[in-house]
Amino acid sequence: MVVTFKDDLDLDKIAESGQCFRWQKKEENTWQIVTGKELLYAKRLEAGLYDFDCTEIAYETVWKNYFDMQQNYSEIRSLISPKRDFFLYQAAEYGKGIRILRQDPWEMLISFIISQRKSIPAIRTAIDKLCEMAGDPITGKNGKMIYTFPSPKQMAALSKDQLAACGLGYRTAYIWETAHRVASEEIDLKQINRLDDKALLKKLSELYGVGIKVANCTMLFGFHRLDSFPKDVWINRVLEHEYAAGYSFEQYSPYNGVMQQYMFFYYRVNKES
DNA sequence: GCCCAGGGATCTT
DNA sequence: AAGATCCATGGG
Repeated sequence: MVVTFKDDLDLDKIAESGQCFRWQKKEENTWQIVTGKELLYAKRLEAGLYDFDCTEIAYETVWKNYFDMQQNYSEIRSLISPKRDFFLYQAAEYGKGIRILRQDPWEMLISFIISQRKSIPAIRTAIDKLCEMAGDPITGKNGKMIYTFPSPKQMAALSKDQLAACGLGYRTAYIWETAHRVASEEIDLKQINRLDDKALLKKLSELYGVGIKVANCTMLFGFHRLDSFPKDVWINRVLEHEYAAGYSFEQYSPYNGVMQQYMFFYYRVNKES
């Protein structure tokens, strides 16, 4: 069954917004998207209109949640005053259609540990190798094999040499340590989701290889804590050049993470310096 | 070949 | 507490 809908949704922008690393663009404006063991082909028909190649049940139980469809992003953007903050207004208009996906916390944690000092293409390559090495195979549309993101146990079963073979470099020890702590249930990602933002940030930061930036990315993209505001090189440029007088975190609470995505996307695509 | 990447740990001051 | 240095490897 084909599900069609029109909403504040632009998959091309989401794919370039730095929150997902495993989407693959196929022919005819179609994105191949995997979450858990679920596979989706989403085809763009026209601006804001997509064909989701999935059953209605799969949409209702999986993809509606994954794309955060119950959230009204237009309402969030209405917090921005073009008079008081023209830069953010402009960035948000430019990034209209971006949503914060509800991705798996474990996958986000590992993905963003890998992300440090790596270019986005290099991050994708490393994650793909990990999936192929330890994930479960799923059969894709053209019969080609696709692999799920390895579970904590699957990843903990890999040796450091195997991890290093995925191009993890000096992050190998970080991933190895984190995989074992989560697989052994010393750290329970479901349990810590009960913590408030501040406590969760602290808890995540205790992991080896997880600093303030990776913790915030994991919070925003994995735990859907929309107020988390990861500061990377791009955001630091924005804060330096556009908010020399200061950025008001309070003004956009509890949606600072959404604003961060608009800023990131706008600055990175336009390559301003 | 060269440079640097969605940072963090560790060592100095 | 803040600043400097090292880190492995793949893309561009």
